[in-house]
Amino acid sequence: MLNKLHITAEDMIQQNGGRATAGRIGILAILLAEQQAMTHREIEQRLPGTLQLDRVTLYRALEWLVGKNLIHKVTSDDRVWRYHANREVHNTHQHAHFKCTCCAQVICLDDLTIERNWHLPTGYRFQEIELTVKGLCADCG
Amino acid sequence: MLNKLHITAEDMIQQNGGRATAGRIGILAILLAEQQAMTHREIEQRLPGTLQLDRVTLYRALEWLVGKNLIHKVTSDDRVWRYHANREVHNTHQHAHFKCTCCAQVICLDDLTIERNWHLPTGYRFQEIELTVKGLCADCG
DNA sequence: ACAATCCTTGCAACATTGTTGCGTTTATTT
DNA sequence: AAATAAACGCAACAATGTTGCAAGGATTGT
Ligand SMILES: [Mn+2]
Ligand SMILES: [Mn+2]
Ligand SMILES: [Zn+2]
Ligand SMILES: [Zn+2]
Repeated sequence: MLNKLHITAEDMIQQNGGRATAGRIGILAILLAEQQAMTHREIEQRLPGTLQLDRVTLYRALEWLVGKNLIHKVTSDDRVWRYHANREVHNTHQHAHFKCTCCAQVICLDDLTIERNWHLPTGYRFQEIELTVKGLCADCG
Repeated sequence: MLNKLHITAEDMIQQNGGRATAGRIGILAILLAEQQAMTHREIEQRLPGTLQLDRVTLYRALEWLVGKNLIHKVTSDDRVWRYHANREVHNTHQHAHFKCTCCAQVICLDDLTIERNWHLPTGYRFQEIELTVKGLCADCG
């Protein structure tokens, strides 16, 4: 199961012309296996004993994966980045997340369209729209 | 001009049954005068020489104003809180902001309605919806 | 195979933002 | 005026993420 994801992760990394190091593969596999967005800390804790990475190395690997568009990161009200593997829907310029106001959990709400019937002030340029639904998750509600 | 806002700020604070200290009045007046959301740092720099507050006092005053619903704060991708005076529209559970991906500037997009044609996973409870439009501001574009 | 080059890693130090504890000052109440 | 409560300033702390640099490992060219 996790082995399958390792192969998928390795494929994704190599298709982007990057060096498929054990760290990157392991990190991406963890993110692919997880439904919700994960903090640096959570990823670190889930790393297997055979793959202990330095804090900084983990930060740099995550940043590399973000740059290659294999994952994306989301800010939260607790000022902590959360990382999540990219799905097809992330190619569009629309993105929706649910954020729990109690435990700060973040999940992607992929099937969600946003109407764009508004306009920005003159001189402003549109790049991306991000919808955040706040509330209580099943555990905290 | 700023004196008028001082009176307004004092009114707002007293109507909420709080002690109208010079710090709170000055901070709220600054936020009322500014169109875009301001960081702690920016507010600190705009404080007049006659009103020098300790860093921590400023943080605590801002938190107090947030608790009284006189201002609200917004997270940004640079992990810095930005504060903004509340208008009438902030009483609703809808809120929209523009965030510049270059300089991290944040402005409120008040006249913006969001359709709610989606649903959360079972067990999740809705509280508030927040729409973020990312792009380049007039200065950075 | 060997050397040159480039990328990746680990470690230490640092930067930034925000928080907590606590004693002192200031305002409000009695 | 005395008692009480709130606000303030200072110092120390916590958490998250960044930067510099030397060492290690993989790729490439000869
Ligand atoms: Mn997402
Ligand atoms: Mn706002
Ligand atoms: Zn929760
Ligand atoms: Zn800008």
